[in-house]
Amino acid sequence: MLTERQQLILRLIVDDYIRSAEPVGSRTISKRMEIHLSPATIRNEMSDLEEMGYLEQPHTSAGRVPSQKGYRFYVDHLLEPSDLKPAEILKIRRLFRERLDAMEHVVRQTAGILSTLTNYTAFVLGPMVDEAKLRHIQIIPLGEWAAVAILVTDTGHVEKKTVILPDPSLLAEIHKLVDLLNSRLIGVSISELKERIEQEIGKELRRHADHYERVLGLIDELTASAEEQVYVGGATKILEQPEFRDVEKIKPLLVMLEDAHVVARLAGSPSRQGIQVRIGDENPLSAVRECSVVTATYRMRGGQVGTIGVVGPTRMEYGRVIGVLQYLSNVLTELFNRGA
Amino acid sequence: MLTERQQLILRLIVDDYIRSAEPVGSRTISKRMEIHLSPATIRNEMSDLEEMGYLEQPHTSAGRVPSQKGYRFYVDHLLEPSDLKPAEILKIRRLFRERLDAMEHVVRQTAGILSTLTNYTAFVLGPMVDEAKLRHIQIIPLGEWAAVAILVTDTGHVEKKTVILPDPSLLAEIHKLVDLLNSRLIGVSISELKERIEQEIGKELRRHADHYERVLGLIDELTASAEEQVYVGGATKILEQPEFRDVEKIKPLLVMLEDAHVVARLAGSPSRQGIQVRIGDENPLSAVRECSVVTATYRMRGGQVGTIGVVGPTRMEYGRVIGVLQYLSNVLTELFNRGA
DNA sequence: TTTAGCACTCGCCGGATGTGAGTGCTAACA
DNA sequence: TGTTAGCACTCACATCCGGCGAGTGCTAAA
Repeated sequence: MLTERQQLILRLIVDDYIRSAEPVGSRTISKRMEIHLSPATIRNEMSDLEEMGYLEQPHTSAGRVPSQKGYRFYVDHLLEPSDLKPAEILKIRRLFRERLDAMEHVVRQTAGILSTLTNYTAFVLGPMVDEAKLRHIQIIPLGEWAAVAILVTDTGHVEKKTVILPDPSLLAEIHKLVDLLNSRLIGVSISELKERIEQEIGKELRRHADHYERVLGLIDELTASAEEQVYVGGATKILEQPEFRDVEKIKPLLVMLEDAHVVARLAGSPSRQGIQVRIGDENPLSAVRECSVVTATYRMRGGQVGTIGVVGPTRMEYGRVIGVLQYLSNVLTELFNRGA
Repeated sequence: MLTERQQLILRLIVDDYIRSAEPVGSRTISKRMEIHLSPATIRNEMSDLEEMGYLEQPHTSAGRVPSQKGYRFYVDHLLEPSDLKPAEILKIRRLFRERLDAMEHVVRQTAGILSTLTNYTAFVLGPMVDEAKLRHIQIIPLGEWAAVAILVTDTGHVEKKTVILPDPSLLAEIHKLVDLLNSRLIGVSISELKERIEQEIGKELRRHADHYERVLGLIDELTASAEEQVYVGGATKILEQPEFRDVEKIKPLLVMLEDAHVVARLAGSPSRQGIQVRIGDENPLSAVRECSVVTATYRMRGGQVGTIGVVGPTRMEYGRVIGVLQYLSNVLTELFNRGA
């Protein structure tokens, strides 16, 4: 569809606009070493590119700006993912090697690292606990009337919940139930937990009939609250972007970033693995209609578990971002499959 | 120092400016029911108040704006803490009564509640785990080479840490050590934990000499990571304030709110109980030099444990904020001393 | 002591004007 | 046929100017 030369020009325009955030004129492109054409020729090509929808003009006598379609073409055909500098690789390696902390800590600091590496707002989802397997479940009394229930998965994830007991004397019986759960359900994945309780040991549990419901409800709550883990890093990075110099533009974005549930939806369908780039309108959330969201997935023991991603203006350094995401998601996958 | 009339005028000016965010003129004050003086008279008084440093003029022909000293006087002498509306009280009660969740959940959602009630950015610190007492400590193996260490306090707080074992065979011995800790150290406060280990069971522990250091280090890390809990709610509320319409003004504030450690320093000396109001420069952090920070403390079983607070422009609804903080901190104190 | 009157200040708004970057078009050139 | 030079045209942006209005400070009268 596009001639070789048009592609070159489009690439130069996008590259320049990504750097400068200002409409690119024909003269600017003409001065580039890669090309030896007069501004007039460039103008003709630009005019064609605009007609085809790859470029836009903010107003009649301004330069051209890439359209969403332009960015899309750039990402799909023209972009070269940039490798990380050795210094950066070293920095990442060192940060992660330092100590294999609780998985949550790794995940949390990943958001920060991703943000400083890309200079955009970063988010980290997961790892989804659903596919993790039950390792241990326990009730620890706090006093006569309260206890804390703890659930540990084989991935090192710990979920806790404080419960109020209707009657202190129940504690002993609940303990028995929990012991039973422990002896039967170790190794069952969290998502199957409720089902398996019902299937396998429902009968036995029902002997202690009145507590059955209670325990089941507790397990339910424990697994439910384990669902979403969301960390955001460098939320203030958007403030640096010239297209968000206006407070009114920033507000919906920051409001979105405050709500973990909404951020979780940024990831899109978690079924698709690898790098995903969503430019402007391609994104389902209205708050990021003027942004691009780039995500990558990382895996844990085979099953897919989580997403890391970056939010920035459509005028984003796609090459760099994709490079960083690719590298970091690999590091994470590697990390989670090495330990434990 | 200030006549009755000057105090009245100062109060009216501050009240009006808090509402409108615009310099207050003599005519505006003169029209108030509470006073029956001509604008000229008001002007004279205003002039005096300015000379004494309670008011400021943005420019020659604008109205007056309260100075920091003016706000300080207002807060100390003129302000009437407003009570919450019954509807709001009901709302709070319902939110907290719903279920006594893990303490962390309560604390986290408090930040959100506080923010929606005041319309300013809110933060919640603590509860400081230091004074909580050890309830249970445990090692749960994840595989051959890894395990997760869990520490539970009597307040229902759960601290966890994943550890890599140098040698799978150590697990049994570590288990023994942990059992020992459990039998001896239940009820010891977290802050004393390390000391007590040293004192009371150091000798016994040292029999398993090579693990002693390891276990001690682990305990150390567990307690260290438990130190600071910081939650911020409604960070985007500052964007609503007209004095922060400029991105450059917002940036340092939001950057500060991103860093939990810095937010923790907003609370100031935790020794002073009750409501504290810090106006502009009175605050140690430069990021909030143009803000006011109002904090309150809540207690848990006698010992002081945490702080809740609000960050907003110096032009803050002090009366309302103080009322809400007072009420909420009481609810929290009550809540934490009821359950468990 | 309070108030009316009045000149004065100064931020803000709207319109006019000039500048410069960049375009589109046409015609000439290779 | 593709490329280029030339030129008129457009339009955002900055600057300047004048008028408006809110608000002050001062003076003199009540």
